[in-house]
Amino acid sequence: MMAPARQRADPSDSSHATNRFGQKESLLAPAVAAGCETFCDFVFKADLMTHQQIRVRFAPSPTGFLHVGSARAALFNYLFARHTGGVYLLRIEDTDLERSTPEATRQILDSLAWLGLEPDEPPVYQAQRADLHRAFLERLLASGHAYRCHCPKERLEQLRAEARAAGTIFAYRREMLEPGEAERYAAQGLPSVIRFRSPVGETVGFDDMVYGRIEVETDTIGDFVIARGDGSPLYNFTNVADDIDMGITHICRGEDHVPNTPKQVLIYRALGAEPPQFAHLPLILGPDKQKLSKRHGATGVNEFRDKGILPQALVNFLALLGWSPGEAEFDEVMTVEELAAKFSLDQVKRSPAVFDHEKLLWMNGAHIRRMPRPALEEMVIGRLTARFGFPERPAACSRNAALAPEAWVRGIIGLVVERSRTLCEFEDNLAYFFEPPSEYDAKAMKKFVSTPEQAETLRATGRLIGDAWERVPPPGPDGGPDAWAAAVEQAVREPTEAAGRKFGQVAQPVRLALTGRTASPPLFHVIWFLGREETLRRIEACAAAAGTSP
RNA sequence: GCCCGGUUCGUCUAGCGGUUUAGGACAUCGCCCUCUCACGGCGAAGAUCACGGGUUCGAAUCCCGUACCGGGUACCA
Repeated sequence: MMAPARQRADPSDSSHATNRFGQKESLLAPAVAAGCETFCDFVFKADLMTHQQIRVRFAPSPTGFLHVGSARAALFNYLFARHTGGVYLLRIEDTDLERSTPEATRQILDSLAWLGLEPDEPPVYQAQRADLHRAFLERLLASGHAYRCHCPKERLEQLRAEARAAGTIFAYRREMLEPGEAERYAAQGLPSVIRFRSPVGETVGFDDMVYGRIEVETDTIGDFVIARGDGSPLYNFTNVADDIDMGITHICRGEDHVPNTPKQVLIYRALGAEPPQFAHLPLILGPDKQKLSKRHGATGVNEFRDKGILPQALVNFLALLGWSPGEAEFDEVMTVEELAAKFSLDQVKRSPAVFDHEKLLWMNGAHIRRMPRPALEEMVIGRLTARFGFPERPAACSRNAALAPEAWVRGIIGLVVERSRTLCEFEDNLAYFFEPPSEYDAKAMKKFVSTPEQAETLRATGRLIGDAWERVPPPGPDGGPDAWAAAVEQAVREPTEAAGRKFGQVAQPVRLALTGRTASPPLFHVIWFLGREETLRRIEACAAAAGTSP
């Protein structure tokens, strides 16, 4: 019985399988020799006893892209493994052929890689382990822990309705049928499912590392189905079979699995295996306190990537949803390594948490500011290239030609790092460096550039800037434009204040002319990167837009 | 309906029977910095710890009940 069970374990990926199972083989030999009774026994105990190493897994079903809730489950498993020096694995639960797609599997692998949550060993595909499942199923059948049930769906419906009417839970037991009824169905050759025979009148429970002791009456569980009519095994069963086979020691998953757990504990026992430790995670809710779903906006990890969220920020944010280091005061902005160092399952909250998009944005901004500058620049340059056609655009005549494109782009990026909370905001904040403003902020235009006098003031400021440009020496080859900007600013500030006017009164119109907006990085830095010609051109264009001519 | 959970500022949370006038973070508001916007700094406001009973000298912390919220109740995972 053991042999067939092991041969099936042949992940399509034979290169890894050889290595992995070769390793396992040597590990198990002593256990077999020691006379471990069952397959699960020796796998489980051998791994556990010889290694004492924690093995966890993330087990998504590929029915769509990776949801942030699932991503968090993966993350908690990952952090737990890293913290304890354990192993973190990935198992794709694709036994539901109806809903699983290869495309979804690709998406999930992709998102996990992006998040940096790749497993320590090659992923295990549940659909490829049919032999193992069959062998385990046979064992359960042989030992009387499971039986074939030919009861037709209509009959089940009737039973369900009766239970509902009586105000009790519907938990199927073969005794519910009339004497001889089951035999009759069998004799009729009706399709049969395999049901797990759960104990009658007992209490089954487990000590959850987050929720504490959870117990339930086996009579509220009943004899549940573990394999479909076509023989394909179901979640509660495959999950246990694979976790035993993979030597999983701790199961950390969403709270929505709590009701499944007692059933699974029963299966572990029937298979002669010690159940692993369980830890359930509180769910993530939307602002309306309902389970987070598409109608709350972005829920897929891929969507966050598209929105310019950094993986380390999403990881950091997710880690703090339902968990905290338990210190009264601490820096919430952390790297994965820092999170792993502090992580502990017993600091996980029991109540669900609302996903606060605003805080994610703040955290993303914090990570942007902490990123090594060159790496940040590469990411942003990639986006600027895609959106604006850098480095071909802007042409040399539309920017400060004294700077090489590379130096120029890094310069403007530096101007907006502390003003951008997402990668997308970099693009928006930098748009006017690539193309002149297509429109001006209407309110500001009315306030600063609507009368002939104002237009003339703007032109006069332009002349001051143009003159100063001739006189002020440009920054040295490796110096930033700070000194240059300060000097040109002085050239504009002095005459302005001498005339008894506020500097801001002349700065804002120029800002409007150059950027079309009322907010931007320091004005003279913007001017420097725009270049003399482009600056003066935009100032004139704006003055002209006020309806006056020079 | 039934089963299983949960409930501390708007949100994320600290708290594990006395050290609590319940601490921090995001968001909000104010001040400083300042050419604007950010960043940064400082400060304010914001929670009768869901409600009602107990236990105790003492409860946000322990027990019970109620309300509300969530999860589950499949030949899905």
